[in-house]
Amino acid sequence: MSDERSLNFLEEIIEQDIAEGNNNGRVHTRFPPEPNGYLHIGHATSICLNFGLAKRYNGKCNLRFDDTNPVTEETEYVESIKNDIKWLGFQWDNEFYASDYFQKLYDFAVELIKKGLAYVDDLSAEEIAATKGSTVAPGSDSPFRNRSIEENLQLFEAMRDGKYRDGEKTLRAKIDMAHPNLLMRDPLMYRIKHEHHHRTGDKWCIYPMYDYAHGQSDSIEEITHSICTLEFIHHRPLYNWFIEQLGIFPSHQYEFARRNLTYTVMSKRKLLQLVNEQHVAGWDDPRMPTVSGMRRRGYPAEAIRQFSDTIGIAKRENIVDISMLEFCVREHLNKTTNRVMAVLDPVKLIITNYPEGQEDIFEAENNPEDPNGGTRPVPFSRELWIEREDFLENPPKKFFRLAPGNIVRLKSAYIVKCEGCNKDAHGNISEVLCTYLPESKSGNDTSGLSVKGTIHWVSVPHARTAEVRMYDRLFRVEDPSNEEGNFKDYINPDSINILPSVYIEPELAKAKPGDKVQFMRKGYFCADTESTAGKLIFNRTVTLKDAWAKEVRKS
RNA sequence: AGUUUGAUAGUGUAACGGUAGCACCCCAGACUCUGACUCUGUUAGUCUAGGUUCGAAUCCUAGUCAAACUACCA
Repeated sequence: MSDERSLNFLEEIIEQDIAEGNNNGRVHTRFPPEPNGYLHIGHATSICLNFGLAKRYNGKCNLRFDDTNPVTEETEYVESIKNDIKWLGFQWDNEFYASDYFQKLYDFAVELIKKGLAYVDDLSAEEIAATKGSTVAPGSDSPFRNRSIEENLQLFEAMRDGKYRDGEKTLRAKIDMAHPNLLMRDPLMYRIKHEHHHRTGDKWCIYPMYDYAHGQSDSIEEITHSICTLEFIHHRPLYNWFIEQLGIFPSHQYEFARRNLTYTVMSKRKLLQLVNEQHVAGWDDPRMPTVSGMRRRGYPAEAIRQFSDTIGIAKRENIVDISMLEFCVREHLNKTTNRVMAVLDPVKLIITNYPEGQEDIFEAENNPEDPNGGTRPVPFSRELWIEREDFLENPPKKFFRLAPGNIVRLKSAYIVKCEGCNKDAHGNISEVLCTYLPESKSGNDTSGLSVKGTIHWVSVPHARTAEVRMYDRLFRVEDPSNEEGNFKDYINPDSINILPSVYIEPELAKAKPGDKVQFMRKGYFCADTESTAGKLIFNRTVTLKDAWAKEVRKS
């Protein structure tokens, strides 16, 4: 509450509530996922919002699974959701399930029937849709709308006791079939589903609808601020109606605009398609905007929290530039990861005046951003792997790397002067030739030379290998859902590029799954979950900014 | 069509009747044993038209545009 940042609209509402003494100054939010899929970046920002608000105002935040549809929900999802929330750095105050309240909800429904505010309807789904009316025309009353309270009570009990087949009857709220808000035209409260529920088993064959279950669940938990996305705004009158008719704790619903991201899709349905049709390797594919995908890719939880904070919260439609997220990822990784050397596209460099069989061991700084980061040994020899793109026979202006006659610093080692190159039978460069300056030894440089370029390298005889998966954005257009045709037509064919065997410095061979490093001058990488001591695999989390690439693109 | 919500640099978000600011991106430069990081600077905005006011992004009126709603999903 003391920071300088201005308040977002939800914080303003909460601070006003506190100032007016509403709810005795208590703040209680909740995160209500349906356990029917994996969490994505949109959920992550919602988690940051709900848990963040609770923390900011010394309140509480419940985790409540909205498990009112047994057909799609599974325990597997419950576990993955809990795992993701914890990984993001949050701990819920209570773990609840809407299914905890099935009996209570049933009792509430009986109460509404007794008040003449709910009735059992025999109409089919099609008939209900047909009598619903439209945005410009009122609906019409069901012929069963005026059954007696006694009959409704009896029928509802029979529904619960399994006397009817799926879809044969429903319980509806008795509101107004001519209401301008379609959701208020006698909405369904209960439907019959003879389905096994992941928590209540076969105890129930009637299940409450979202609109009936959600608000009452909030109320039972005495949630003060029930925060959801904009599409629920039309549901608010109904949310309030149930609470008012029942005379229970008045939770209030507030809506914000979901945050969209460029170059990806966010709907569960679309993500499911990507997985099922194998456009990606699974829910945790590092290209997926899922929490598990981002984790596997190497995005730090701190970066996701910072991102959520940075983009703010409002009620207008938006599409946030992915570069904002990538900035947060780089910013955090820059401070925390060790620098290592890996050569992705190798060409051999031979130091002609360095004796064969000799080697140096350099102590290389792990992280210039961290004074306590320490050093690691890096072996050096006569033959090194360097990046093919770091040598050009005919360089353009302002090329500070290797070219005949140029000098460069080999990172943490010596300054070398390029003397030329050898080519194979096809005219391809096979070897770059250099001489080194012994007096330019890193940390002990008496050469007096200043070099414009520094390149990374890996000693040939000491090199180890690893598979590297170069990931890029999943789609080639900013907003695939808004393009003509199917969103899948816009998948980026180069979203993954596997380099089966790149050269890495020996220290890196110790990397364990989940370890994050910076491949110097190449980007941030994370050891994949499938990585083993026998077969190392690194995922590219995000590239470094590359001013030279930009320069080249311009000309 | 109706209802609801919204509209501020390319993107996201502030300014709550009194100097339109911040971050990302872009561009230019400095620094650099990462063409990274860091630092400096620059470009660029109130949907339109009226009105109220000494003064309007903010209040009022009308319009324009966008999104959501018409599931026995949540």
